[in-house]
Amino acid sequence: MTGGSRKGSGPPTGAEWLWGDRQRAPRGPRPVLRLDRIVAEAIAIADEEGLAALSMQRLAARLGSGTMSLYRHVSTKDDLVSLMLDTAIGPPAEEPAEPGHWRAAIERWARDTRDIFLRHPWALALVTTPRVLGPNETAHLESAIAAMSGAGLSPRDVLNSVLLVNGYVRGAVQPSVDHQASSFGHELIRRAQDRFPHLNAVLSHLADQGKPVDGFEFGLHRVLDGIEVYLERG
Amino acid sequence: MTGGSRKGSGPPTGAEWLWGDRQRAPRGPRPVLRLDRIVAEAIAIADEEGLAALSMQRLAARLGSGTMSLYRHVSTKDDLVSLMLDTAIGPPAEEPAEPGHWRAAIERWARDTRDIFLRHPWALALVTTPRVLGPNETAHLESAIAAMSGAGLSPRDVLNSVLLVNGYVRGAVQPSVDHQASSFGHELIRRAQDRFPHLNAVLSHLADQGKPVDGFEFGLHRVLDGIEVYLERG
DNA sequence: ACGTGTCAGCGTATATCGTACTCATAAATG
DNA sequence: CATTTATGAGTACGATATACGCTGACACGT
Repeated sequence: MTGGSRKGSGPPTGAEWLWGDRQRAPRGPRPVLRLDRIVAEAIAIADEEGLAALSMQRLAARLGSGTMSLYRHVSTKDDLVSLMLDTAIGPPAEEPAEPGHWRAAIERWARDTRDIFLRHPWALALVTTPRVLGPNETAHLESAIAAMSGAGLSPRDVLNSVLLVNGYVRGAVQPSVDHQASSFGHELIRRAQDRFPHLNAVLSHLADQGKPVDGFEFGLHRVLDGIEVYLERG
Repeated sequence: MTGGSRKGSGPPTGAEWLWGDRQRAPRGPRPVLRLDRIVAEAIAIADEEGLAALSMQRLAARLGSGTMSLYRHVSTKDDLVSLMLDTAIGPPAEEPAEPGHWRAAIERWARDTRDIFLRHPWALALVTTPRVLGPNETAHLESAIAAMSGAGLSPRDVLNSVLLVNGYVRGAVQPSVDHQASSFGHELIRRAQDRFPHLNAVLSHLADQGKPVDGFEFGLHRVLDGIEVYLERG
């Protein structure tokens, strides 16, 4: 019973690391494997080949260590994934958040959020499942609420508006829309011309003009217009 | 070379089944295991215990057949999941889609879409990844475009608006917002009072009044208001 | 009615996965 | 220097998806 019970002293749950409860090792050798490196390399794998390609063995091989050594730092793979998500989100932009410019502020916030998901496509699927929020994700939410608090909304409507923008961004971030549209557009036009007439009409129109569709900006402006109208009505 | 090459004659890809290219078996025993049953039971498992709990062996056990028998009907597990998604979406509501009532039509469409994701929570994570669209999903999209075509928008803006509403619905469908908010709200209020002041203020306000927050309807109305404003401006 | 070709279902095998357990090692403390 | 103690690696196990090949049942052409 001398060996590695590790139950009483220091369970390596990533949540504690995330929320800053980490402290330096009092004894023992200096760790060669640090949690930062593990998470960074895991993110690199997921970015390059998708989350499905991330296995503990591949990660360990890339880090030049044994597979089980990873479990000294994360309690489980899900734990690692949580860490990856919060790390990928990163700290918010730290704007001064001037009051009276809520629209510009939330607009920037929306684009920043979109950029995160474009940089790390695997993160999108993760945030759609219920989970414990990490500090960075919470800070991200905080900055959105701070931005919206500049307008004169009630607390409930502040939250609703943030959830609206947040929801829109999450839903609208897809691989660029034109690519998506043309990719299944070709398929459709060929084989189901009469089955989906409206869809076909729209896609044909878009195929004529070469310009790509920037659905994100359009939708964002509509969303913010909607909030603005709501503000004006009181 | 007499046995089961099965390469030339009939590969059991689910896409063909989805798009109606299926035909009756010309020879051989009548299949005991039908694709409908497989997909239906797989959906049942995913509904009850989540998509992660769906394994080919459990599915086969539930169907009372051998594991490998499933591979006579689906080429791979991903194939099965695609079938599950399109089946869960199901055929659209088949409304007459009267022109001039675009707002009511798209509103109903949005709620129908939300209901699908509430019925099958696992479907939400699936639609966020790039994939080949099934016929039901395409028909669903078609009906949205049909609804939006009633307003006087350009083809590009019709698509943009549909993507806006679709994006919003996808992003906003979460386990009921109040539950989510209170669940991490307690956590936050306790341990990070000063770190997230705006967030805390909003959550405290909401905690005082007992009413749950219906973020979905609020956001939906804002989105449609935004589109309406855009229409009025020409 | 009868053979015969074809295909559904199954058993076995394999590679890969996450992770529990154990142990030798090396560093930091006394 | 001796003791403590976390660390990293090795081994092992159960679960996973799925490739391969067999067996037997059914439908068709005769």
